[in-house]
Amino acid sequence: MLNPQQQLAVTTANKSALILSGAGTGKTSVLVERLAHLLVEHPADSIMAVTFTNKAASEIKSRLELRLHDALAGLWLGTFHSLCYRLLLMHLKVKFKVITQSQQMSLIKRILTQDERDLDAKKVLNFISAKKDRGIRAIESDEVYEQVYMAYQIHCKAHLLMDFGELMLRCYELFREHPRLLAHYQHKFSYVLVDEFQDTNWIQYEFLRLLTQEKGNLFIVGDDDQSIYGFRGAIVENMMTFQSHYQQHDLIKLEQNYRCSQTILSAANHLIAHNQERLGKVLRTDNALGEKITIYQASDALHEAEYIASCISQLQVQGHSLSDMAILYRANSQADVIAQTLREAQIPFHVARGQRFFDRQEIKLLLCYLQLCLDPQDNGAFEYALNTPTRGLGVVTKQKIIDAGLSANVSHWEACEQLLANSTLSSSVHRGLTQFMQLIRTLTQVISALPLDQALQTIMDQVGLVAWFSRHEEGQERLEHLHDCLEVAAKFTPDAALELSTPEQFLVHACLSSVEESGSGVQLMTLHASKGLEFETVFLAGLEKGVFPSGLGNLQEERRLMYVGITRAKKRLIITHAKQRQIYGTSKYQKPSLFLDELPEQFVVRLKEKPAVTLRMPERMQHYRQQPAVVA
DNA sequence: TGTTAATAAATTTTT
DNA sequence: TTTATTAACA
Repeated sequence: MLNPQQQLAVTTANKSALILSGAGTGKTSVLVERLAHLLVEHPADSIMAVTFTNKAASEIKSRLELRLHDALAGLWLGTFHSLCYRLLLMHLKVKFKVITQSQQMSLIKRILTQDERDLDAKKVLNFISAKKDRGIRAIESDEVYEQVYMAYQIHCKAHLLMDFGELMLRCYELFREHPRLLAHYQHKFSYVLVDEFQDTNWIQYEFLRLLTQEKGNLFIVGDDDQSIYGFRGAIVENMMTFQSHYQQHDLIKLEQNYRCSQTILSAANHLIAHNQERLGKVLRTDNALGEKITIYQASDALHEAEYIASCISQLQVQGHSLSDMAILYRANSQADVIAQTLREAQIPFHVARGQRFFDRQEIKLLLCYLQLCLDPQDNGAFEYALNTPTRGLGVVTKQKIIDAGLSANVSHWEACEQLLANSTLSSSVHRGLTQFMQLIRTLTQVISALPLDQALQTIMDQVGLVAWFSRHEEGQERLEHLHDCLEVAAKFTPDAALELSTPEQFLVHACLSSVEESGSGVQLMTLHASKGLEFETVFLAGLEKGVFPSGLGNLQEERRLMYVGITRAKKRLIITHAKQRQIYGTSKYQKPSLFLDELPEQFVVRLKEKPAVTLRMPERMQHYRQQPAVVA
């Protein structure tokens, strides 16, 4: 089953290893097999396996369960953040709350208005996250960003809030400041395995180093050529640094690719060879040579989209499944034209947008009400829910509550109790506020005895979310999301080992994980979102200078992104670019991407748009269907 | 309170 | 150009 390199990676007796695993070389299998191998001789709770996504963690878990049944109880398997959360829950004696990036953003906005600072909240957030990712605390300074960082941190501390960066940083500090605790974990864990190591940032690597520096028991899997999150603080160089820090390590290269055709693979190899400072590997495959890669030049973005649509309908006629095709692009903005064209051509598709499930308005609102029931003192949830659905408590009232809470140094909830008692409010506001607070009190009572999903259903009913979201056209979709949320809640199984109620655990879960929103039809997504996926046919759109590579950012990383894109394709790769494209309203002449010159000419067919076809859209699609030979 | 008009911004985003 | 956020208005 496993090839010799994979076998070596699975069974090596060396506790430290760097598994350099290219795209489609079976790295997940190696991780699963390695874990299974270790679990035969070692107790599960002496092994830690870290991933970046919940998806990866659950895939490993389910594959491991299939193989071993229940021998993995006690295994420390999860994302960096969920493992840190677990550690902090065990060792910090305070009951803190995890906040998502959007909650963090609202908090920063509030602090900025409070302190009357005219700064871009987004930049502040990036500043704070970047600092935390490098283990740096706020300091006294004349610099405004530092001051906001400080103010933000004071607020978080007072309200026991932890953002994602804080989870890592606190864990790191916990280890640094408590040598005996650190020693305990250094002793406890015999094996630490990390997936997608090329994506680790400064603090994640330092965390791992602290944990494994005594035994040198760090086993990492990764691919420097697929490092595409540098802009978020990921440090590819951690892979090189690892090699000098863990000198006894094995270096095992997984270069046997099981996914791509020879043609696609050699294009990928050819392209990535243009990067310097690589650890170095060349993928090979026993797969067939396969079809040549098409590079199509369209006159503009619309024709580019139409070409893609025509290829798709042609492939569909030939019996290829739409869900086995993907259209990848550099930026989400490129999706609109393509989506519109596919719609007109009546080709089913699904656009994977950036927005995460638990970040949707409707889900946030529902969870805010749940949060308020568990803890009415939660100011963030209070503000969010206060006037949605509208109950006559607008910005003025909200500000009054915030000010009152601030001056009396109490929560918004308590401030409201005081305001109502003092009866300084207009009768309508008084009524609305009383109603709101009574609603929360009643809900708290009612849902306490209910299972999670019924509790959420009750909140939806009592708050009147169905009516609220039905006002607008897109309301139906929102209601579906709420329904999905109830389903997720129904399936949610709390960890009995944690001293938290089920709803509390669910709220943390909502912060630290995501829900897969699958759709049928052709998959449209950014290149970043495609990492880890594979499709029989892949379209790479917009291969133009300034679009891809973007021109900003680092060229090597852009090239790695291209490498990721190419290696998503199993059998067919179609690359498109347009001579002319609308960018911010004005039409610009576009030069082809330099990546197009970095592909091996013998595996490429270059096509140019045929002279204009002057038909309207439906006839044009018909025309494409009747005229095969567009796919080379 | 919810509508419109003006203004500004505009990659990629696993947690 | 499109989209989002904000300010003024009805």
